[in-house]
Amino acid sequence: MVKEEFKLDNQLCFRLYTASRLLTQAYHPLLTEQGLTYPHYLVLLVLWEKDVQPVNDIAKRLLLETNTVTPLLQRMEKEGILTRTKGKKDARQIIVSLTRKGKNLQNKLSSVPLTVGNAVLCDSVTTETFPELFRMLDDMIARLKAQ
Amino acid sequence: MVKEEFKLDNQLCFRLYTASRLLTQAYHPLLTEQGLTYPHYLVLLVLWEKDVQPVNDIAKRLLLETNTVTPLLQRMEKEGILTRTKGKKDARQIIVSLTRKGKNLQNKLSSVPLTVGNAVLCDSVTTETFPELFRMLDDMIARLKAQ
DNA sequence: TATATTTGCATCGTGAACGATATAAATGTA
DNA sequence: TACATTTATATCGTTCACGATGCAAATATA
Repeated sequence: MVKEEFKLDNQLCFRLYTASRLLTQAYHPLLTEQGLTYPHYLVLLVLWEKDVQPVNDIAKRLLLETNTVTPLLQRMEKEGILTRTKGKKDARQIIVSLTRKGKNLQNKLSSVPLTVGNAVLCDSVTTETFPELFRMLDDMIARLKAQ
Repeated sequence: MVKEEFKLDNQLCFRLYTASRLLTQAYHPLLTEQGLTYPHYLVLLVLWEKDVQPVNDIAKRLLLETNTVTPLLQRMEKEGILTRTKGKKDARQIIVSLTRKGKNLQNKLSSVPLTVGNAVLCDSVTTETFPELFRMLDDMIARLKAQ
């Protein structure tokens, strides 16, 4: 018999990994329709909140490294979703801005949050328990970031 | 002002995605020490529980497709962690078994669960709240699987 | 002002994830 | 028994993640 701490059913990380994958998969058909991937969508969320940002700010907001974000932004630029221009006051920076297409995607994706939101609702995850789940995940993330 | 449902801070999926990535990163130094990746570790958890399984059973247990698991198992075979042999009663199956090295890794990794466990403990995620968090994630996963 | 250090971004290599597709073995059905 | 369908695994192409490394611009320090 394997030790308790090695049982798959006792692993928090496997649950997070699986929940993340399956929830991302729930986005997939809705995003593919517009030629987007889930990481594209995350970048859009960041830029819809605040357009015109250097690469580094986007990376920090998403807790990703620039070596992940740079190629992602390059692909999105090729798709005509955003532009990348050299920073004026700091020539090292690349400033990312949404194109009209990138801005318009917000309308085309207007049904996504509710559709995906409904896909996760179940006995123990409801609008009432959302804040509690959020708090747990936020606490964990803050703790893991600090390491 | 962007709509509430599009704010990054209101996204469950981004939290799960981030928590999963950061927690996986917490495993990284401990696993690298033994030449393993996190998906390797998941396969080991499955095989330590029940050695000698077809590819498909491992994939189902991890909720992954065989086109993810097959290359993973091939790499692990090359590392000498497991063997892949043709099934006897069903020639389509590939039966996966741990080598001595694969079995021994359990001892070499004995400190991993506690170390990582401690890395996530925080105000709202404790041994007391673990069952609740597990229930929420399990419910969500079951719901998403059913779609 | 020289030089060292830091910062911002990019490139490269590797290993997942996963959709699409292929192939052979097993099973179901006419 | 023929043929269609299903099942188990594999291959391929694309897009992340991410460690390692490189490079130029900005900043700190001698």
